[in-house]
Amino acid sequence: MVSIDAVAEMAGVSPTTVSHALSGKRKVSGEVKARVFAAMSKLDYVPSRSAQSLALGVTRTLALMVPDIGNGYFAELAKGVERAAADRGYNVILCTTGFDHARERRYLEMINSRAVDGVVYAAGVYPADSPPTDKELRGLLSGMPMVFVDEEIAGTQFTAVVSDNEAGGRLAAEHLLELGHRCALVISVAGEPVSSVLRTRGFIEAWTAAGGRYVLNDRGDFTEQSGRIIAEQHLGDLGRGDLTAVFAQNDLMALGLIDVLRSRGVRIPEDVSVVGFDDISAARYSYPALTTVRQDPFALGTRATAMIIEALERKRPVDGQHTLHPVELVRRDSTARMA
Amino acid sequence: MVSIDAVAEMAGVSPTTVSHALSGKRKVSGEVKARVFAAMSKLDYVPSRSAQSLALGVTRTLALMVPDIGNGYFAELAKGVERAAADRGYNVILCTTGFDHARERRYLEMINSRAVDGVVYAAGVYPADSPPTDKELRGLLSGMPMVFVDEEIAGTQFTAVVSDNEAGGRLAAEHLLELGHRCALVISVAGEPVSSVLRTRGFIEAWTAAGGRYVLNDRGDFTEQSGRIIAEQHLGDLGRGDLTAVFAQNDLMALGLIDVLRSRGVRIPEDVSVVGFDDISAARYSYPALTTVRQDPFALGTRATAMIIEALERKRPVDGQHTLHPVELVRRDSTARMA
DNA sequence: ATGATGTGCCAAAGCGCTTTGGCAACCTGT
DNA sequence: ACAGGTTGCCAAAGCGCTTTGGCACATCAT
Repeated sequence: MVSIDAVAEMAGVSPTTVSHALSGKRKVSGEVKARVFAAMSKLDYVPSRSAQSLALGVTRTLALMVPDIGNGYFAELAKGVERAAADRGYNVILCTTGFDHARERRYLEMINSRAVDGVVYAAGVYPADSPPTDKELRGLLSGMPMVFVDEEIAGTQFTAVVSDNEAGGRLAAEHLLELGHRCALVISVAGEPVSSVLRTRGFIEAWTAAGGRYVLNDRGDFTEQSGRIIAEQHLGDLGRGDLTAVFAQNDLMALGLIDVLRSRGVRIPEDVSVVGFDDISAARYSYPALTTVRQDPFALGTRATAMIIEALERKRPVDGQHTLHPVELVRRDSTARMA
Repeated sequence: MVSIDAVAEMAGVSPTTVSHALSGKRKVSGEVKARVFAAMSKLDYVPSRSAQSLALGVTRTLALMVPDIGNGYFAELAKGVERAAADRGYNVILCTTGFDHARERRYLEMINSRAVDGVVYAAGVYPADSPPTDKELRGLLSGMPMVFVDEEIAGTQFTAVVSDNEAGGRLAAEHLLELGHRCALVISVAGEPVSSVLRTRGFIEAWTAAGGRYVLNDRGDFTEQSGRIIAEQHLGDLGRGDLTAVFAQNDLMALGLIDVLRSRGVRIPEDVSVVGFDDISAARYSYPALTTVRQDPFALGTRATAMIIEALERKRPVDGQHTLHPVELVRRDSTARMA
């Protein structure tokens, strides 16, 4: 453990001077500076981060809360967060909750111990359970700067960086309309997470404006399994009569649904067209390759991180602002013109 | 910022007593303890992690180095690391290098600043470049405990937790032999990373022992793109004559290869059988669904993390040991019996 | 020569915690 | 009643850094 005192001694100066030489906050003569740097490199000196944090009251570290880093979408988001943080000299502590309130609580405690300067919170959508409310979170975080990313909590006053979900729903509707479909199954998500509500709204507004009819199944939960279950529930209708299109609000549900449908002899896209949401990597490789609304989780991550660091460095709160990121339709092979 | 002194004052005791009440390292009478806890909860006191780290000389934090968290394989590995760490009260700092020596260097400096107690190092395989050597790493890390996970560096003395790559190669060979194939294209990776060398060795030993012939292409780099390029290079042979099987040393290369082959009219698996390695999520959804050798990156992550934390808590070095994790063959639709 | 201005270094305090020797006050058994 | 043990609290030092007031000395204009 080589400390600043050791360097100071070897260079024949005071620790103060070593600190100044390193930080540049006060002038140190060239000759002394040279001696100091020589000593530092001879001793392989690297300042202790804990000591610095304590003295400065700042850790240059962020917490990233995600439900599941194994999920490619969140992994990509994490990549964006890490990149943006590293570019600014910040570290990021990976906090995965697995939708487990106990684990989430433990991380919030860690955050309150001021191990981090701020938090990037990707709440995700709790499958069964409901997420913490805005008020709870505020209480638990006691003033720690935070931004939501990807999913916001209904009615939150925290800053949020999210995709333009409503536009995404609209894009899906317009695409299917253009292909001649007139009756669609819309798979939304239980518990009314903001993202799902907006996707549904965007889709339905565009759809009904064009005279389309729809069936709404709101029992999804963003897992592949729920896509499978919903496929079973609608096996009787899909592809028979005029129910020829599906808007699944994420790719996993779309993939699960397609798998079940195909195994039951429903042809995609000849009998039924399906469009997903997200554009996860499997969407490209799946069969048929999935038409979907692409989000850019990497960009969401970098943006949110840039915002919070910006706020930290200017010592002002991050609260209030909402930024929407554009989404885009990716046409692949799971949708086709009506026969 | 509510400090231990504030709690002490409110409870009418010394900070020492508060510390003891919290840690239990010395006895505190029930009555006093009650007062202390009352004060703590009234003030929402959480001890400062920086101060604790400085005083204890320990951060209860690990660094996880991975080339790319956006890669599903490493994401799953990270999930394992995070889980194992969280279960033991450790945090993990996510360090992604993107195979960029400059970024890697910056993280090593962070590590040397004792912001972490140890490091879990998933070196990955540098596409063009070569990884740091064992000696370099040792120099750069100046004694910081570390374990390799997933990929080790040739000749390293560091502890490593890796898949049984040789057995994996053997499994692939046995599967293809069983299906009647006798001539295979083996796609290994440039730069001779340990994992690739072992997969090749395992495959070839089992293959030639059974009288099989093979073509070795060692220009892969574990990217989908390299799979595409290699497919082009062998278009003339694959599926013509007796070259009917491919062993790609990861799924991404297999997927790229299959995509090119199919677009050129080569049928999978009728004309050519291909087996991959890893079992990434896309392998399940791809068309045809990919036969592959499954690794368990989550388990690698938890194992490596458990080992390093174990060593940290017992204050003894982690060096030396090598643990091999089993792999398993997953039969899907990209392989078939020879016509 | 003289005060005014810089220049460049250092001493000391402080960040919030843990650790440990010490010390009253209270039990024992005899 | 008294030596010897406990029990339970506190004071003070220390972890390794940053910050800031102070101070000696050099430089300048007058």
